[in-house]
Amino acid sequence: MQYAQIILPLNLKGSFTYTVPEELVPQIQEGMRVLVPFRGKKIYTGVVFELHHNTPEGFLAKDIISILDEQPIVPEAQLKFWSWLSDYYLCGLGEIYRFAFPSSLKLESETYLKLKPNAIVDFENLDVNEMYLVQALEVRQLINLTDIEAFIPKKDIIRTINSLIDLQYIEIDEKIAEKYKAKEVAYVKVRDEIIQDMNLMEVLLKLNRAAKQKELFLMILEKQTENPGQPIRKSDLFEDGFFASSHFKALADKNLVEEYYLRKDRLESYQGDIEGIEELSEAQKKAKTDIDAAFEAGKNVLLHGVTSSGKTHIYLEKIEECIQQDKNVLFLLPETSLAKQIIQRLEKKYGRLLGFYHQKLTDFERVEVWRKVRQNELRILIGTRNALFLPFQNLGLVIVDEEHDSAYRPREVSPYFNARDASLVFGSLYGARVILGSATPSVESYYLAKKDKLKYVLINERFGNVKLPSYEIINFKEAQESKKVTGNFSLKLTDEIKKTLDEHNQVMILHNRRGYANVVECETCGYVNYCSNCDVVMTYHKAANEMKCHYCGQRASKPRVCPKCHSENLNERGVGVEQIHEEVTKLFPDQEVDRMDVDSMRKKFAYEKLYEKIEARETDILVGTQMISKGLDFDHVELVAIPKADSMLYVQDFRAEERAYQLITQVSGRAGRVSGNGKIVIQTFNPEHSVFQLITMNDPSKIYEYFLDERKKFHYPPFTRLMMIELKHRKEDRVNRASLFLGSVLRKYLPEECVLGPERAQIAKLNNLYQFQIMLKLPRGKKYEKFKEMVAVSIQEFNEITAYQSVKTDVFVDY
DNA sequence: AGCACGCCGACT
DNA sequence: GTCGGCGTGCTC
Repeated sequence: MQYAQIILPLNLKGSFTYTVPEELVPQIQEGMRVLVPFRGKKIYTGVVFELHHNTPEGFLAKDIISILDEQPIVPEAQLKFWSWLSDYYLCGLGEIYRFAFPSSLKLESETYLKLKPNAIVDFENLDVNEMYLVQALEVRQLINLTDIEAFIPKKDIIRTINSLIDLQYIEIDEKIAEKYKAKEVAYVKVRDEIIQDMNLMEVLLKLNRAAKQKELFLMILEKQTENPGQPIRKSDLFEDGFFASSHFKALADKNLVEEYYLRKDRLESYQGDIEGIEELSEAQKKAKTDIDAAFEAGKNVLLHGVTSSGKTHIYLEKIEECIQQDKNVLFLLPETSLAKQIIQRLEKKYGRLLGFYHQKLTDFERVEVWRKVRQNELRILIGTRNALFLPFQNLGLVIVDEEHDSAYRPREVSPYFNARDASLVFGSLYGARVILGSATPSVESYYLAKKDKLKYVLINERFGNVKLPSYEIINFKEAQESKKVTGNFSLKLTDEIKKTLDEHNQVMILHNRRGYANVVECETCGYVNYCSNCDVVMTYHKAANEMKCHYCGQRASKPRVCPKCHSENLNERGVGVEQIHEEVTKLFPDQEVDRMDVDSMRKKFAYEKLYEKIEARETDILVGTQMISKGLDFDHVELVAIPKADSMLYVQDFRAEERAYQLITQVSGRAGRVSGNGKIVIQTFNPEHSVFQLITMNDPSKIYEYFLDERKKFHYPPFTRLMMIELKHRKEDRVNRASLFLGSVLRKYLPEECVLGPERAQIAKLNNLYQFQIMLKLPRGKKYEKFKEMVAVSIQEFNEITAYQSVKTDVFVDY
């Protein structure tokens, strides 16, 4: 007997065993999609994970209904990658499958059936259900599984379908495999017979009483005779608003013109010229030689290039080499918005060979990219973390740009994997080399490089002999004491800003906190406004004049009096970016001051509009959150100011200092990109703080040494491995008890010092779910695998307690 | 996950 | 009397 392990798109762990019917045995391969029944009535598209001959014990395997692919849609390397992800991140294969596939490639009961052409049905020998179904198909041709429920009892559906398939009366409509249709574009032409008969005069006479129609007709005719081979796009006719579609429709109704459709690829491809790459600088050449040597030795690379050092140049060279060798490239970015520049550069060179894949594509567009990748039509793929799951073949190079970015591991979407770490394994499974690139590498990657697991390549100078920006730290406490302060700005800082503006340059001000004020507090009774869904105070947004919860998005109006004691003595505390923006506007009333944060960029094209405004130098001062640290490369920004730099440090997170360093360094990269006179001003109450001191030295090795020392001292990654287990439930005592129990199970298997907690999460309630956390601090190296296994055992043991099954548990490996 | 089954409250 | 709430169990 031939059996298959099938992955289903459900959040269930492992795979399910099905029997392969004899007639499908020669056809079936691992990585193909199949239709299988599950739970009696439902049909799912599963993926064949493994084929074997071991008869399952304890249950009867069901039959696979049919195979959807002629060739495996998931390459072998991908299946291995899924399997690795599932083991390493302790998540189900089903979750990965769900995440990996565009939804129209994994249809469920939307599956369609049809009568087999030429089938001669012998109604005599059919049962009632079978007869109903055949009759329905005779009327409707295509029918979907949900529709069938209307006339066949649910439990009989699969049996009926199977029996009719066996009898060769019906089949699965293969169109479901490709639910998507290529987009078609409407074109117009004058009807052939009108042109042939040449009775134009007659036509024009007929149109004498409809001037617009006549004009439109003549326009189409003219275009058509001028360029006979050139199709006329329907949308072009109405472009200037002179004609309306009703005019066209009238002509069509009179059988004078007609429209027809041509298939058009959904993905707009670049049609313009293709250009070469500029030559590398000495430093870049050196870096490239190092990378080549590392690749030669089978090693992956951490490319640490300071901002504006031209990492992209090096990427471009490596990409070109790869293409020359007939290998394909995957270029990963943390988020879509950063893709613009790299796409523009690659597009000019590779045109149609370039693909783009990310979360925001529609399902059809995703399938289109899938198809093209599979057919090897796209040679270079730029994408976010989802792009790791495309059916690549022949991959030669993986680039992970901005590798330190936390968007590579979003906390809210399962499966919870880190795309940066995963891409190293991914590369090795595909036999491709990997470059991790960043101006501010993560401490973890730096450590790997130091341990020689990655080749460390540093470019510590900007491209084209541009000097690195200089730093100045302002002691805000001192400034306050000597009364040289207006609000959150010291006189010294306002002078710097003034100076930059006088020289007709631009200023950026970073304040990484949304809203206007962090808290609105009643001075009389101490009341603060909590979100009703979360255990979090609501932030006051002055621009929108409302209170917002930054965790669940709930909004409320700003209280005018204290809801508790009706005092009007409400005080705003905690400075947000809106307030900084307001201050700057008052300090520099004659300047154009703009704000960039998620709240102000919510409108469509708001980002694009502001981008263009800054580029055109209409904006003098840009105030923003961390948003301004990414992707804004302007030539005339000379000063970057961080008025309240301390706010970044005091976050309860062992990575807070690393984040602060990365953010400050990234944003400082915006200054003096061309002139080399960029200046960064950091205002702080703690000028002696190591992070600030080390940043100003412009010597990355120093600050990474500091970070590594700190991490070692307090037993944090990369010297240990953290795993976080989060438990959520609507009822607080239920999660509380569940997490205490899980904690005790973990302590049974793991040494006491490894298990921390359970504790209430920092945000004890989120979206009406109470959250508890258990932190596991595990040793690195060989022991780790054993310990992780124990964690898996503990979780399994925990899951056996039925009372706790409603408690949602998430495991974050390498937290 | 999702879906059915089963056991208790507020309703035409 | 029932409709429907969600706690529990199971899926090859």
